[in-house]
Amino acid sequence: MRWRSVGNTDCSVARTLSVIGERWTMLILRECFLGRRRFDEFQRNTGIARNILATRLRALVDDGILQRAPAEADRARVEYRLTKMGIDLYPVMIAMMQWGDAWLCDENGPPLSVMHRTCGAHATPRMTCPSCGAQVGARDMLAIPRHREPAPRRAASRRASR
Amino acid sequence: MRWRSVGNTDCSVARTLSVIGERWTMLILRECFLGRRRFDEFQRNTGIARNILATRLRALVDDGILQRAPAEADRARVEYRLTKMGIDLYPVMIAMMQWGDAWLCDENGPPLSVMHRTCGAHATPRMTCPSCGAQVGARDMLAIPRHREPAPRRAASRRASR
DNA sequence: CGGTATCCCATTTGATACTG
DNA sequence: CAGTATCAAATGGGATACCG
Repeated sequence: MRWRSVGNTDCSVARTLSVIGERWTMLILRECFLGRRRFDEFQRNTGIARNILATRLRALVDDGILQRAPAEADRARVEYRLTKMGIDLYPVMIAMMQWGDAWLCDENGPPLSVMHRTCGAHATPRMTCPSCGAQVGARDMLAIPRHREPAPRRAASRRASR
Repeated sequence: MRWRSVGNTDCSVARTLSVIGERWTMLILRECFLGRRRFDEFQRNTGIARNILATRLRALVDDGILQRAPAEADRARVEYRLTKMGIDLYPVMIAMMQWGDAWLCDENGPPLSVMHRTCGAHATPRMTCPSCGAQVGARDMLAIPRHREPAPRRAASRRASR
């Protein structure tokens, strides 16, 4: 199977990867979550080549994750801002950060910590069950495939590849 | 900057990506979380080329995410099983799944749902503040960089690149 | 500042065939 | 079953220069 077609498979992980799975994409989004909005900030802070950055930004805008607009402060400048769809990627980001903090840190410890503004707690969010509130891990959850939809007469149409 | 060196930057997201950021890696791990353990299962269910799969599996074992061992049932067979380090990637996986469910589904809805074994709830986990229990999003959290460690006399040693 | 245009090299990929 | 071996093709870097 070609990588191009994984975005069309019936799996949300695969589809997500087809959008944010490219090499530098999550690092650009890291910058966005840290409040950066401009081309040159992205370039300097990530170290990505300018042409690649341009390509990625275009893709992120096309996919609805970033919005490109002139800055209010200085209309001559351009800003990239997270859309709702982009902001919703925060759990992915923070989960990656936590895993790196837990397993890949050097002796200096985590490079970044987070604080919950509304309660003041200095602690990283966790995955919890919305019903009982317990923290959950892989072993606590059971995956249940969607039951087969009524088979159509012919092959179902598929989204075009990105 | 070369991609190879992002694993050495002082950012847990970047380091995590240097380990699980390669194209097919998370899809292999998806299979692991679904209980698959064998080379051919991985190959069939992901559609990855066999040689690439072999390379990825070797990297995952080297990185401590999977463990390779003969199957207990049939010692002639080989099994790949998640280590603790691998199991800890569940939040990353589930966060990706949820985002795909929310933003990339077709009319059939999410391909997979999950159930919390211990309380029976059919609901996907969320990111919550461990202190106050509220669900958190990007806007609720403030990022705080680690204060600079006492500068060493010479450049600090860095992990070797993968 | 926010990009394009070019050019070239390195890496990844994927198909296929083969093996113990 | 669980891989290797090979090899061609595609893609993705990355450096550099240029532009409005």
